[in-house]
Amino acid sequence: MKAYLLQTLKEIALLGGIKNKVELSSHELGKQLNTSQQTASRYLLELDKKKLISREHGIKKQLILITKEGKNLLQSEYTDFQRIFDLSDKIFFKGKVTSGLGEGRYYTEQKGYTKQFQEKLGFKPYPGTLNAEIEYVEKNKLRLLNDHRAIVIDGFKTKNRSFGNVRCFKAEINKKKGAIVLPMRSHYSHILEFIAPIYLRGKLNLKDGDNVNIIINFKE
Amino acid sequence: MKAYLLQTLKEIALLGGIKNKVELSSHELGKQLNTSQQTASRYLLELDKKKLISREHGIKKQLILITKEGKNLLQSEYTDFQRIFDLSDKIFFKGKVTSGLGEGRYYTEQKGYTKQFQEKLGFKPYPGTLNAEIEYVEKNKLRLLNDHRAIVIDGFKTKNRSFGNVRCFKAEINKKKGAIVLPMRSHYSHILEFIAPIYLRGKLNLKDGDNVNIIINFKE
DNA sequence: ATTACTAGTAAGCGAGTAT
DNA sequence: TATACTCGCTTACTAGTAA
Repeated sequence: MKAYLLQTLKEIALLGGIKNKVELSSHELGKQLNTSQQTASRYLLELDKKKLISREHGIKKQLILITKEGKNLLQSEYTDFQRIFDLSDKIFFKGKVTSGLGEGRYYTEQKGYTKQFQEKLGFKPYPGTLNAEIEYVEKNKLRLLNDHRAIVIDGFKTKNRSFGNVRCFKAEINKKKGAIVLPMRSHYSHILEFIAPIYLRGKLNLKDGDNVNIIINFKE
Repeated sequence: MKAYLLQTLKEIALLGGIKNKVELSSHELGKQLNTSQQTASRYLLELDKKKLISREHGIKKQLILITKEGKNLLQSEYTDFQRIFDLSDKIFFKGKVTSGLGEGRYYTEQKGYTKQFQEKLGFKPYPGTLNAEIEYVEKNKLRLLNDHRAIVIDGFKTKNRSFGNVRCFKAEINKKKGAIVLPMRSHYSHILEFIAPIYLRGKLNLKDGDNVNIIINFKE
């Protein structure tokens, strides 16, 4: 969507164009947008063509109403701003299911971990992790995790080797509850490891390459 | 503000750029915005020049942080969307103080009205109305009043003449509480009449032509 | 890898104006 | 009064490429 069309649509919405027909000449709209009558007229034509507004031409001016699609577009823009300012107790990721090295299973079956998962997260993880590769740019969002208190799973030692501390954040993957697991000290990876009480690949019918939505939730 | 710069700024904010430095190449940004690396680079230059972001150039990529001004810009955009969707129990107007015909005083001193103002609005209006001329386009917002229940002041008759019903909405003018008064059946005018328990022109130091902010509040 | 310059092309703009 | 077309001008875009 062209940025200036969105801006125009927002301006109409501010005048009440979602609920009511707005009486607005192209000249007036131009004034609101700091542009000319001709440009405003063109914007209206474009919005109309894209079915984001509907118009009735009165004798003078025109009656403009924002369509369902137009409203949806504004709503999704609004959601973006909510994510920026209000929903900072949540972080959203898009990812693609990927197969790890199969190590997840080994770790999640260690009693030293599972006991703590049960205590601190409230569920016994299904063996193995579901790995999701997030887009490279979205790695930036991981830095936001530093502002929030993680659920810390303590490391432990067995006869053979030692296991390090692990940080968890409660999260959802395609609406199914679970948690993100991150090694304690290490740089952020572009692979997120997800644990859950259920077999996610089965329940969500996922295979490698499928898109998933992950929401990390700090409030719960 | 150019619409595409705002869009770019929002994208950076979604990656956490308000709180953290975001590691973002112009190529990646271009991908996010569905445009080329060159255009994204230019956007970043423009945002930098306008001091909406600050940048550090690493060896690769760059670290981008949204400045205070950048955040303010996004915040005011967010406010617009809140007004569209969430604060639909409020309507905002900009207006200019104007002198009416002096009739306001005559009406507000009628006992048939004042008694009801006291009962239904909770205050005895200072004699006279403060009139504000709203911009022509903002008249559209008045149509939103139809969706809300007005406080109705009943008309009455005296020996000499009869007075019609009046609709009121609780409102604020430059943060001072009062109410907007509208004749019951008539087309919307571009003049809003405001009553309050205090002498507004005095208390707010207003004279003709001064800008005022009026907020009609349906919830209170 | 990057960023960002140059230059040629495409899109956007608004004065003038027809309707 | 309106809307919206044409057309010359400006801004914005991206391929190529230097650093």
